[in-house]
Amino acid sequence: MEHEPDGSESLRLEDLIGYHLRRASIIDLQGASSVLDPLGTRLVPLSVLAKIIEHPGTTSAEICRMLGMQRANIVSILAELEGKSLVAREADPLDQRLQRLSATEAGMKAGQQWLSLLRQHEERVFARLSCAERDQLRDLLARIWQSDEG
Amino acid sequence: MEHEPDGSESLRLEDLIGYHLRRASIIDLQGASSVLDPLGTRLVPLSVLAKIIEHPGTTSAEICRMLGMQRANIVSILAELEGKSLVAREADPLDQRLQRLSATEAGMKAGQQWLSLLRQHEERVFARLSCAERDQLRDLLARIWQSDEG
DNA sequence: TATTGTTATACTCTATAACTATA
DNA sequence: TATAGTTATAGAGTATAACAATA
Repeated sequence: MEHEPDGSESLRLEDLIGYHLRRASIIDLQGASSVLDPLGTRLVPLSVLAKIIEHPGTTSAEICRMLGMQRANIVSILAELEGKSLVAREADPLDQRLQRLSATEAGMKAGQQWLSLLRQHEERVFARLSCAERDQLRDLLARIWQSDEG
Repeated sequence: MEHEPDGSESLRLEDLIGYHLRRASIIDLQGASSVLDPLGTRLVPLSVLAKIIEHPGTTSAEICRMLGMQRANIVSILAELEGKSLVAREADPLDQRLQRLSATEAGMKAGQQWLSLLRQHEERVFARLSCAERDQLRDLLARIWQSDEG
């Protein structure tokens, strides 16, 4: 934290971490979108698909808790993934409220391909950072949002 | 970068820096919004006002370049700030296309107050990080988006 | 009562395209 | 031609409130 000669706080926009967080996030987001766009997908569907692959048989509500999103907002995403035959839903026989989710063969393939392309995109976005710096950044960021979780 | 035993890349969502960037940014954004909401403002108007205070006599197009936003999107923001008498516009006598912007007394006071509240908000969001870690994070983030600037 | 999936709705932020006036 | 400010519009991603079905 910087201080002015008179002891009052310096109040420039650039001193706020949130400002840099936002701008870096926008850069990354736009690059990711331009990579995923030709494939006809976006970041949120990719994240949902990745979580279904990681956790076969999971439910919509569980994914929302994992990704920190609202239940209302996953509905159209799942409809989209199902419409592309990347994800299948199956009613849970023991709890009729639940729809167990799983990735199809095509879904697993697409998920791996999408993630792989995103990784290539990150190579470009974070080109100025060394591997150690990237690990450090990932760790610092994780501590921010994970400290906010239940 | 982590690798699987067979040499293929590990492809979990959590390995992507962009994932953590996004989630941390959302946490910060939501906290900032809840702080600014009672004051009747938001992050972008605050950023624009801060830049006008920092650069008296600047123009709308210059602020857009500084903040990395589209000219179209600053129009309603400036109208809002002007409507609250926080910002004044004055035609440039030498170039009729330009509107020179300046903060009113009330605008300077509001800008300082808003930034000060945001700083308090950051104390909470980044509470788990030491001062050195916050500086490090700010630096790493700045290098990401500033490497993308002209 | 609580949870799941869903619908409807609204807001913020970003983006693009096209226009007018001026340089 | 290029730039400044503007309008209109669209899209992604959030958020809340309320509902029916089930537990």
